[in-house]
Amino acid sequence: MTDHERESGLTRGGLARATGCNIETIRYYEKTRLLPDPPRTNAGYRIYATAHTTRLRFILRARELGFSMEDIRGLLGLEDGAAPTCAEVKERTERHLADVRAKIADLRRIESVLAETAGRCSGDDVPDCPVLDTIGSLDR
Amino acid sequence: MTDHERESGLTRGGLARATGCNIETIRYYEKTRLLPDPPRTNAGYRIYATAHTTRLRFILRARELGFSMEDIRGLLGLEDGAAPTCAEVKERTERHLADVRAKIADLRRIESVLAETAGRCSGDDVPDCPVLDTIGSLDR
DNA sequence: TGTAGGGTCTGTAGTAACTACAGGCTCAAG
DNA sequence: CTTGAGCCTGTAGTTACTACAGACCCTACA
Repeated sequence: MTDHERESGLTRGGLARATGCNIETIRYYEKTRLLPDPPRTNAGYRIYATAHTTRLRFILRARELGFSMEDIRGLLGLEDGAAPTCAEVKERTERHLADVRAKIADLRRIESVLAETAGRCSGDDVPDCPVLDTIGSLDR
Repeated sequence: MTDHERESGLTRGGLARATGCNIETIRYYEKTRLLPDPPRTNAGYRIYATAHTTRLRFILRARELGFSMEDIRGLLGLEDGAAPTCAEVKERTERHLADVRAKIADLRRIESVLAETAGRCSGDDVPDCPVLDTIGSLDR
């Protein structure tokens, strides 16, 4: 740990290590206003306090849960400046949940087509193939 | 239908309409070698034959099934020049199937977290919110 | 005190898979 | 002969990052 990390917080690399976030992503989130501009040392190095770490972890976790950047912005209250109410968060979450469920349904359809056709493959060294036939056929 | 469409095939717009593909995407697929260069009229207009239509439909359908462009390239035999064997297609399909299943599992985990936390939301006009708490908490 | 090595700074470019112009031809119909 | 649609090219924008290049800074060690 360096001097100014001990005194006042983490450098960008330190924050990256602490959160598992890519170091460049931190700068990207700052540019897109997801993370507030941190204070700087005289030399221009960013110094991150605990609040930054908390915020970044929140963002990363929301991302893991598949929230879009726009959603995350909303959850953080970056859209209208005020912290969102529970009702607003709930609505956003339920919309996202519906998307997730639709995606699951899509993937399940895809899964069954793939599993069925791959199951019919001979696995032989021939050009004739049920998968290619299925993809090539027009009927859904 | 225009003269040269009647004679020899479809224009780019015609192919787009026939397949439901975005017109610009067709040019993109040509640039990335997924579609072969079509012949041209004297004025430089592309003319697509039935084979192009079949090929494009194949690509679009494979895309619907979630195959990556690289996979599609493989399925079309664009990687080594030769048409793939059934065994090669099967292998590619099963790898893709595994990806799809992993994705489904991910989304299901996400779904249950979202459903559970949204279910605990009061839906009130307050800042205190189970969703935000869950995202903010460090435990998985 | 000098220097080697890491870390950090900025701006910019690249990624996948498209999508959307701008500015200029060409074609068919009236 | 004009009008409007369609086509041509090249280029830029999209999302959410990721990866440089070249310059600066900081610490440790000899």
